[in-house]
Amino acid sequence: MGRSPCCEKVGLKKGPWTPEEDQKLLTYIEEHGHGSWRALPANAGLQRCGKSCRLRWTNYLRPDIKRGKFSLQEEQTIIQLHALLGNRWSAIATHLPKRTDNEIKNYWNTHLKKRLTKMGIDPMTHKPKHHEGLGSGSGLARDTANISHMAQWESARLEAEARLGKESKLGITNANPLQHHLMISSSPNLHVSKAPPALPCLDVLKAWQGAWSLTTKSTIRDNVNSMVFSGGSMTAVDDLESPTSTLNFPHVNNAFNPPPMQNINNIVPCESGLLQDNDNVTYGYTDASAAWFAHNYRSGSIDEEDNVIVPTGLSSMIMEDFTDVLVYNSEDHQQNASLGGHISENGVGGNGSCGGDGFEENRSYWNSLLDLVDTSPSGSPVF
DNA sequence: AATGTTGCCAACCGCGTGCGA
DNA sequence: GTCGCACGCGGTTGGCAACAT
Repeated sequence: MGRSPCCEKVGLKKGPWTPEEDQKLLTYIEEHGHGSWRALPANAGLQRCGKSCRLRWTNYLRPDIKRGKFSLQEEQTIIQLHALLGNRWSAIATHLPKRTDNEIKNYWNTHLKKRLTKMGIDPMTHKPKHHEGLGSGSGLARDTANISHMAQWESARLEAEARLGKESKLGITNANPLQHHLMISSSPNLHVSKAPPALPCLDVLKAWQGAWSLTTKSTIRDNVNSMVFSGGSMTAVDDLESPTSTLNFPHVNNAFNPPPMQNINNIVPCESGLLQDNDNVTYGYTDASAAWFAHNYRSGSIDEEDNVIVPTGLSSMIMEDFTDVLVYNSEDHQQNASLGGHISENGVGGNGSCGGDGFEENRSYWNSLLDLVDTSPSGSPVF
């Protein structure tokens, strides 16, 4: 059944909203709630259609909207979810509670898509472009099929969860994934053994993280409590390759080539997605360990002789499940309260001498990635 | 300084879905 | 089961600002 355009009526205004219109809408909704959107414009004295009012409210005027630059965590979450859900912006938006689907969609189209393309990754398939024409009889094809299968499974689960989230917001259910996660993560003796499935978006994440950071966490957390950088160099022991991965990173196994010590505190991700220090020297994947080194150095987990101290506690934390990590990533305060404790639970790092929200964010980011990446597919219901 | 180009984002459009009559 | 209303969603566009020539 067709539908006539909602703004067909003559005299209804279109285009940008004026501050006066915003104020009218805001005041009306604050006093009466939106009720029926169709009836709202007349009641509020606006020459707009109900749909236009709804959009203005949900995308701009709503008080719980966070505006401005997307954080690294948010970017990562969007990429992860896009890999699983595709262009289902509203579903993605449920995991970034303060962002609107429209904003996420715009950000994807104007920033993230381009950056992934630049990195040689197809933003639609989330696969490296040079892998696209491979034959179907290969082991790779089997992996791809598994990935697809897992993606479907994960996608369905996320959808259900998004629904649950919505219901939760409406007070329909008490289920709250974040609370659930926090409950678990705040109990030091409770180590949940349920392993989440390997993530089909892992390759993209690795490329993303490789573009501006570290490589060695998985092996470190599993096998050692301390590692030694001898004379400022280290052989990276990257072992992050997932069983289902379609992407190889041979370059990250190269010897660590550190930036000058005086620049350590100034390594930041640069425009290209790689790392850059304050001398504008760029460090690529090969040098990705530099960031890890820098972060640990700054946070006090590398000692005078360049020995890296890895907290034992790292190996004991297992996230309850993937979505908790995502929700977690989207909640800045919770994140600081919980993951900050996570990395410093062995007395390493702590508040960090580096200070600053950026570092704290990065620490949390890598902790969550660490947990995401270091999961075995054996616990997955898919296999 | 003037003009053209590009990037960004708010807003619009039209289809799909849920739900009550 | 069908119809029609209301709303939600994803794709697209118009217009402004920033940047390049």
